[in-house]
Amino acid sequence: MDAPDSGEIYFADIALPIPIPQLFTYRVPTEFVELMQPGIRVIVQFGRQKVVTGIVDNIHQKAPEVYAAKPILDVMDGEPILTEAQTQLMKWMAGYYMCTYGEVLNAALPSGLKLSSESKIQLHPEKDWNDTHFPLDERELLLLNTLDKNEALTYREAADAIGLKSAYKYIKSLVQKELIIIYEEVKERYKPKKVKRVRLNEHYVEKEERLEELFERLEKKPKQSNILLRYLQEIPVYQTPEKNETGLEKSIFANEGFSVSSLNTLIKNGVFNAYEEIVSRFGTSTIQPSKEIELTPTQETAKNEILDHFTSKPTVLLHGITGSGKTEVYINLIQEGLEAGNQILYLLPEIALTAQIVNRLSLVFGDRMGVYHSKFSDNERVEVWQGLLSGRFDFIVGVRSAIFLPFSRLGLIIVDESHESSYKQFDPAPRYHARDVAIYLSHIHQGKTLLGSATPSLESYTNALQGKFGLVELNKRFHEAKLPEIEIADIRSEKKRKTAVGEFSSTLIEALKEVLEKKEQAIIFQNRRGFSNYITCEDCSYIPECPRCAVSLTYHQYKNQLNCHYCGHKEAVPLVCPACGGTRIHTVGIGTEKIEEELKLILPEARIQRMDLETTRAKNAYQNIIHDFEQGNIDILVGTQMVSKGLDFDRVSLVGVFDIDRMIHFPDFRSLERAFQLTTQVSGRAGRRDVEGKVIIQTRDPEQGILKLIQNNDFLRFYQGEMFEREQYNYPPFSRMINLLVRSRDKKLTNETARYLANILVEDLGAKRVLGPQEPLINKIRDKYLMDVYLKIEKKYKIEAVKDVIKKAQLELLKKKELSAAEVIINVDPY
DNA sequence: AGCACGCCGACT
DNA sequence: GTCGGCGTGCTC
Repeated sequence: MDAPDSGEIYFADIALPIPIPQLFTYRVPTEFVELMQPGIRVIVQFGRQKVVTGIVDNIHQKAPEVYAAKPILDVMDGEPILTEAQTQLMKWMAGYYMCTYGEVLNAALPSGLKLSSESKIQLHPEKDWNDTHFPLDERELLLLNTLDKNEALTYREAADAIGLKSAYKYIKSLVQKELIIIYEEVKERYKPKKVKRVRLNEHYVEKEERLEELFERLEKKPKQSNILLRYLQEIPVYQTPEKNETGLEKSIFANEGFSVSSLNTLIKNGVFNAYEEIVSRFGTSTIQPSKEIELTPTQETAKNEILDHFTSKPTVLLHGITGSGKTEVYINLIQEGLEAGNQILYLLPEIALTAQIVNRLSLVFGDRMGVYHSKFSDNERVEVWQGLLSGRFDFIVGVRSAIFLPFSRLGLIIVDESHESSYKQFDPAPRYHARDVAIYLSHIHQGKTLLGSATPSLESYTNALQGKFGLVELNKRFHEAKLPEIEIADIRSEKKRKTAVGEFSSTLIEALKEVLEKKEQAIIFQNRRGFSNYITCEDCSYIPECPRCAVSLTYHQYKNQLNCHYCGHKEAVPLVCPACGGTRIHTVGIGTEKIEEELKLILPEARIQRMDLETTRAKNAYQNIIHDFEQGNIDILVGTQMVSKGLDFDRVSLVGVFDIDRMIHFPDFRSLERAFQLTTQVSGRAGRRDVEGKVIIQTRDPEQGILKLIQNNDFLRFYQGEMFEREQYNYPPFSRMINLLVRSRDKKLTNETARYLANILVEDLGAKRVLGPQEPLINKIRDKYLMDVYLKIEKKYKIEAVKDVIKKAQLELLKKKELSAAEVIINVDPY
């Protein structure tokens, strides 16, 4: 901001990362006036105690009328950490997804860039509680004694110290008696990584005889002179004095067995200077970025078609069958984009951020590529954020939240596997879909978006057919590889004829045996969406349920435990039935664990590995399994969704799919779309260049129409059939949906609120646009009852008007005191 | 979201 | 009485 006129008072509207709709106005102390600009972080006091980081939104001179603005306490940045484009994007998101700007901000900033304070108490520095004239009760004394020993305590620790749930009352009383004070400890979360280095004191570099003299002095101290020699070996200060500036990493000496204390003595005596250097957590790779990637003629054509569409359309859908080599096309486009001086963002779904693709890309792009992913630590994320601002990275590979990064000239966004549902965030707000946000983000930057998929969502494909997106088809597999042959195994009749073993059809078993004989590999895919294995009592059919959620508990064999996947509740497996006292308790349902176990019995010689949420929880577990599989240390990989995408292994010749029926009959209008996508994706894992692939899908009903379409890989027929259904019932893409979820502790209140809400909406929108209220499949989570209202809005209807109606309905609900306790959670495009 | 404050039921 | 649970209102 320009130099201010003296005497003028400035105010700044600050956005805080909390779910409050409005901005807050703070006074700008004179010393900060010149530093103020939109997008920088400031520290402010919020509420009575808390100190938080906020972002400056705008600066003005309108003094607030009804309250006295608090001053900004400190300014954290010299340069904005948020660009104008980011602010624009976030405000659009808040409006589109009907949440607050603070909620978007909270999702956007890596927590390393946020800062908040924790209240702590300590003894009053100027008072001695031992000779106070105030009477003190037992707990007050206990608290003061604890503080004597501990310096400072958080509220939580204070409560623990006196054995109560809350120490607030006593803290307040002691503050009043001026025996303790409350203060705020502020933690800045981002810590740059530092490396300790040493360099030879310039004194010895200047004149050679000084160094000789030094060696003479150290003659009787071989440990020290050895260190000196080792240093000079690496950095011959007379040949290359400039190298002494950067010196050597201190840890080298310890690693090579030199005495650390001798080195410290040398530092103490001024022979070496020690200093710290801030280094990147990503290191500097030594990979030489490889040059051009050869495209096949088919890929080349596809690339040119994409570029051609981009001249007239901002968004292009690349529909390429599995194994057609979409990645090569992407890489080529990225290279060209970077050469033109643009920044590029490559989005991947959460589960598919495989080491494989990231490795592949880093081989091509090396140091200029930043990776942004939830498994990365906060510090690493902050470095990507700042690396983008500083220009160190111009290519980012990341998951959905990477759309929040501070791009300044984003030329292209690639949304890989763009049909994937993990691009949609469900909880908490903002409930955004990264594919849709990416399109808007490109619009802000005047850049392009490329959506890629082997099984595009019906929405995207419709947009493409209607000419809103450019459409490019890539329907030849790479290296002449053939699409795998898909076989349907009838598990129901096999069970009847007793040819099945457990859940395995003989068809699948025979195929697996063949794979083992040929020393090839197999993947077995088990979908568990919506259901999983549980235990039940054979005598009374009792099924243990979660005490807080309306779901049965999932059985986990490896810990012999029952877990709730919704609230995290855990309990031990009962030995006797809690309902009837019977002891015949057994497991039901097939999960990955059970499949793994059965498989071990059927094929004892096979090396089997399970890959699901449990086995990949650790940071590198996922990569390790993939690596083992790649190296051929595993014959059969059994897994959930995770195994279905992005993995390309040359020796996989068989894919088995379990329980497709559950997928097909899942009560959701998208169940067929999901089933088609998922099976197509897993099938794509089978068969590469030299290996013919086969897919076996086990079903109880081989006559289901969708199976034929899957078998023939007939996306177009599937699309047409499904579109017909959607049109009948006016589902997306023929309409847009907004979900309103009512939630409260009280079932009656939840129902009544949902009813009331639905009535208001029906009045304004008409009954045919309002579905429900209805109980969701799981009607209670964490002791809160749930009720759904869906809005189905035909495409031509103004969605903004609908959002206004919802806002109006919310206000009316708030006015109705007896219903205001229920929450309403809004989810725009809830899929 | 947090947090303070106030009201109400369950007991050391 | 005292503690904890929870509903309510407010934050520049």
